[in-house]
Amino acid sequence: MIHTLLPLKATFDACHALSDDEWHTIIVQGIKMEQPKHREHGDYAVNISFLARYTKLAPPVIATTLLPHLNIQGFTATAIGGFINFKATETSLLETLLPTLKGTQQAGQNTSKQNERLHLEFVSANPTGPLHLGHGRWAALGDSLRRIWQHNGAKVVTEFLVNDYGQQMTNMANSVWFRALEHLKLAPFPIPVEGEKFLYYPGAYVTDLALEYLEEDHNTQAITHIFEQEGAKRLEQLASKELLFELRNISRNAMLQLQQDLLKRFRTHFDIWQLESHLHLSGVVEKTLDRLKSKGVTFEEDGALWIKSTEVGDDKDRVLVKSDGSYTYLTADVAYHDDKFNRAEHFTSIVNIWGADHHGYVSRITAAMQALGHDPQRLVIILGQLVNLVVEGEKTRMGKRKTMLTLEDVIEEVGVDAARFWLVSRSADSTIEFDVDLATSASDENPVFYTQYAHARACGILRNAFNKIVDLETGEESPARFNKKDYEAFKKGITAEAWETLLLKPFEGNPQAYNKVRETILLLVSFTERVEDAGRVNAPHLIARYALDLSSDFHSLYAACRVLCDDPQEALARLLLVDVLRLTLAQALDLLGVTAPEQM
RNA sequence: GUGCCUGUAGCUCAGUUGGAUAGAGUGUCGGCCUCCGAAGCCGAAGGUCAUGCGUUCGAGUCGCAUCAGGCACACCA
Repeated sequence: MIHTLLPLKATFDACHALSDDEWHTIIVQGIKMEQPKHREHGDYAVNISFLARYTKLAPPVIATTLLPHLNIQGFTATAIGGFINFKATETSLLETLLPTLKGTQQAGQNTSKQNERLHLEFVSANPTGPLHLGHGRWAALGDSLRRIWQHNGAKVVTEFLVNDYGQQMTNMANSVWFRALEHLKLAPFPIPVEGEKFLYYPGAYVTDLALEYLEEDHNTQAITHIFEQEGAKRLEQLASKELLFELRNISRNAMLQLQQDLLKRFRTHFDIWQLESHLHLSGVVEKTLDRLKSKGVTFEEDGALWIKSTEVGDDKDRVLVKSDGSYTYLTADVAYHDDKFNRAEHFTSIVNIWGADHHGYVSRITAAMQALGHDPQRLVIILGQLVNLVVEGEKTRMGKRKTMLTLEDVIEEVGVDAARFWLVSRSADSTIEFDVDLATSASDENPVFYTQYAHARACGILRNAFNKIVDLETGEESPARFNKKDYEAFKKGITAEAWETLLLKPFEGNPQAYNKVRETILLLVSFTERVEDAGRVNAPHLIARYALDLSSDFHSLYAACRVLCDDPQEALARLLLVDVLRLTLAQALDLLGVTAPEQM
């Protein structure tokens, strides 16, 4: 389109004063192909009103002047007002569906990201308890992005950082210790502590861990022994260092296993499970710290080591090493990101999905990466808003020590398909409010069934075409309409022209049906573009929307027009359309990690 | 107080880089099973796009202000 317009400067008298470069810039920046909201305006449209400033002509005049010069293969163009509308020929539309139909290419597959190597980190929960619904949102979002990017030709590595190093793991171990004491009737849970603020995890899974630990007799004896020896000391010292270390590892392993199993069940794939403790033990953290020091971006104050993050856009300088010599969480995270930047794959983008509660963190990490000499453009942070729970009409924030709705509970209640579809069908920018009392509505009224039903329906039609027909009242059998081999042969040999004749010509006297069929074809054709968009703007919800739109078109078409009609050739042509639709719908659902059942 | 996100139909939410008449599901009301699954289809009602000003030929979309809600502002992780 742009290419066609570039030589047309001479068409307008007022434009002679412009240089070719100026004209070029105007056209390139001004011309945008868009899809009109109303189909009577064509399949695609270009608004040329912006040329009025340069040509000193009214937009409709410009449009009609340009029109004769626009001969674009596969399209017919018309000028209305300030718009030039393009209508694709049916043959060209059907042509683009052939690769999907014939199985030479997956629906929507494209190369828009073929030069990208993407690293995606998401979920990254603490191994101190089960995953909750909020984690589920990141899992659904991240995993869908992985699928979409891959469909766009990118190489993607997904990674989960296991935060198994900090204070929260000690709290976890202590919690198990307390539960063990409670079970042995040595102390109540929680143990009241004077003047000490002590965090502990109250969940039943902690008790389970303690009980499991106590099943070994020598463990029971050890705990009893330690308690008797050191019972009078301060609370944190109750459990000996060795025991705490052991309980930490046991808890970490058990919780990690729990999370891994659940994420697998949630069809969320991670290539790498990175232990934070490993970053410390292997010296990665120290190495990054040394590099920061050598870059001269650190300074000492009040006995702590700081990074001058304000010099690269942060609003405060941050502590890296506390005055007691231990590292802050930031230090470990900076090291982790530094490590990701340094990996052999040399990722084009390093993407993180964070909850909105971490947004204050963006400038710090970005600043640190810049200080380390990395291109901050390569770091992409997707901030997702949180999931709030509504319990008995009141909002509560979800958190480990507050009201919790585990992802497992939700899956049990509504199933993986409904949960994933529901979580991923709204934009990451909007806060989700989940009414626990209406949890079933996330199930019964879930639009995922609407779209799954469309898929099952399409499969049903294909089944009917190849199966014997049994009269339910008389029990009489008549032979199947088609046999599979003939259909496959027909499919293999079909051309866009022949398909168009059989599919659309019969509807020429019936504009309503004709438009329904055409609409459906057009939507099928636009799938690739939608997959590209969803990948470009990191928005899987566009795919969810698409699946619903396509389902709606199909249900409507189904009601208006019988696929297995009397004319066998026409029926075959319609079956082909149903086939493409089935494949496209299944692909859309797969990009969201949702199954496409053949019957329901 | 400062920063980020949000405010669109009764409810839950779409609306990609500004474009032609504002979109869907759900709910409400009214129709449709003598042919491929009614988990469906067809139709109706329902809107000051939070409010005001601005930029533009053109604003739900961009800017500023106000109001309302969410989140964050540690030598915690």
